[in-house]
Amino acid sequence: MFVSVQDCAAAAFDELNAEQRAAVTHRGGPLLVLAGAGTGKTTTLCSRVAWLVAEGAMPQGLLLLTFTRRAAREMVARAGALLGSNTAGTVAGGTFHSTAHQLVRVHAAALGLPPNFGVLDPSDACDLLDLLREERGLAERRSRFPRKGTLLDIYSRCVNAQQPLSEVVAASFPWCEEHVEELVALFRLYGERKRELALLDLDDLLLYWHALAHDEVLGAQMDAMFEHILVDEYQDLNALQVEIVRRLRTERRELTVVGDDAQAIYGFRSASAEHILNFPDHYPDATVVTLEHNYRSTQPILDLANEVAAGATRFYPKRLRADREGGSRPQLVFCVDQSAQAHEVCLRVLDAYEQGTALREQAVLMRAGHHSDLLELELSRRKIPYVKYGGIRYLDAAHVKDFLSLLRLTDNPADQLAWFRILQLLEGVGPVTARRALDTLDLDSLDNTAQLAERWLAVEQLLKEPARQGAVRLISALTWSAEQPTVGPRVERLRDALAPLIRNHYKDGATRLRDLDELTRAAAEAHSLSIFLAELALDPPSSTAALAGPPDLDDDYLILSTVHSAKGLEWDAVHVIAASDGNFPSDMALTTPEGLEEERRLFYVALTRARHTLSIYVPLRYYHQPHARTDTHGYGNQSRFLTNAAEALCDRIDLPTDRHDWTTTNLVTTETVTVDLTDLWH
DNA sequence: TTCTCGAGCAAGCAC
DNA sequence: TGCTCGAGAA
Repeated sequence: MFVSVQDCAAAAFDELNAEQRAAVTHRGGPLLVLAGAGTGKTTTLCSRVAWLVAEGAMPQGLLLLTFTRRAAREMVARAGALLGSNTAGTVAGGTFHSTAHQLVRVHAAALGLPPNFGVLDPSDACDLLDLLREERGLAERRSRFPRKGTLLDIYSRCVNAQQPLSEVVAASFPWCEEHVEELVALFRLYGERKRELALLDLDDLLLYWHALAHDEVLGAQMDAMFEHILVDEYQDLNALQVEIVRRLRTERRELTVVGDDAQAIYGFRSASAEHILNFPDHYPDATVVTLEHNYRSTQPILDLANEVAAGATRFYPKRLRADREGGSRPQLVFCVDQSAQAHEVCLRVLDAYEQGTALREQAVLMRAGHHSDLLELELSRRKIPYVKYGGIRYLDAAHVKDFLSLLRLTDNPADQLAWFRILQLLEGVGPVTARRALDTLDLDSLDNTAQLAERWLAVEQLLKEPARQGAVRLISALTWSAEQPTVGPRVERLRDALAPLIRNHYKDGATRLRDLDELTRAAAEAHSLSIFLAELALDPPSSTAALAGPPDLDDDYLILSTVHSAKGLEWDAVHVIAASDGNFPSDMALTTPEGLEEERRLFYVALTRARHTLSIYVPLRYYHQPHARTDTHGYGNQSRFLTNAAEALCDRIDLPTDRHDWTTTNLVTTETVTVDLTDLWH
């Protein structure tokens, strides 16, 4: 039986509510969809893609820009399902950075870039800045010159917020003001060095895309190429991204942007909610559709969320209404301290589990990754399985960087940064010897890997015996792999050559090697190593588990997540921990009014993740984390976002201050310690 | 010149 | 806590 694209799409559109349908079937100029939390934003955007195609748009003429690549893939797949065909598969979609990467590759020649340019991930960019800082003698301790991480932050903000350095420093890094001139020189040098090394950092990708869009011929070409542009999470765009979109819509007016100013939480990445608030000014012919009908949460939860959102200084007025009836009020749980909080969370999680809510349908959300330290201890003790999102990033681990450096060398043997890192893994080789070896290799005049092997003989003379063996293994693996066409065997050979060095260099070498196995497997599936490496920088896995794919569906585990990582997700039961002032809002954010506003939105995002039950925990006493040896502690107040009005919308629960469980736990610990101590005397 | 160890300090969210 | 830097030993 033949079912037309229009029929399929039409059937799906019947399920949309009136506002959603207005957004989906909008014709003509710019459209702003203000989609409150849980109002079916993704459904609307997917349906719009499907509707546009059903109305005759060419899928390859659609550009869908999302916040993560996963979101892009999901949306394209869903739009395809709506159409009852895979025509939507050809929609161009991805993050700004990955799309920029593709376009810059295509137009590399026009941009004066070599075809095999590499992409620096943020930690590589940090290292390069650190190197230049040292070269210029700015690293001396007394001068209090900013550290490498701060340098990258400053640089990145200039680029992404499109603001001059002096303004950025004055506004966000006032303690660096005495160094502005040195910073200018350093950043100039950074730009030159990246050019020399044929490397682009993430900011460069956007800059080059911006330059392409700005070009009279190429810009017009791109404008014409994308019949329709759709942007998700518009509130998280920075000035540079906003500018790119504007450049791409000088002739054509077909632009759909979706977002929620109340969920703008990426200010630290130079995003600004002002862009979505000012959208109607930038595009005077824009139509605005607001989605307020919430399909996720119960009304009592939304009442609290609405109350918190209403405290903001500037916002599009919105009031979320629940689709479902009933529901219980959020619970505000006051605990004596973080231990009591951990204990209580475990009890409630297990309780819900016994009532039939699977662990994976429950989540613990926190402002900062370390807020769950004690809770993780308690979960392990009780053998409750959990997975934590956010936190230390996998690509920042030293051994992972080592391996990636080695992979980069097969692609580009002239990569000095990679060499510098790899050489120092050899026993008895430090910065000085590594530098000498680099001089001997004279990478600038290197044409191919065969040449490398020749010059390497000279380098070997510089090395002492223990280093030589490992070095020979590395170089033979590199020359061998340069001639291998398939990625899989290449990566495995390189891993094997690196393994003894990793084992030697790190105390926990064996554990670290296991991480490399995952990476080896993932790389083996890629068509090209350079694309794999670039994509890794553009879409970094948050853990080795992420590389290995989603865990078994049978596995049931509790989700622990930072609020940032929880954006866009939802659970039956949500536990927001550490809702005390100083933690949430974070006291670091309180130096500016905008900082406080962003914390409020973050809190709002946390609350709106819950479907059925929401518990907010306020530990009243907390120990100062950094100097845990002394038992100094402070008394926390409840988060300032939990105003009287907000509190009135919750059920307040005060846990007893002299908890029986708490004292018992303490006694057990004391006994163990005593036993250990007695053993010590023998 | 490299390696090890202790002190000092900053600290978060992430494409 | 965990990273980075400086001091001092090998």
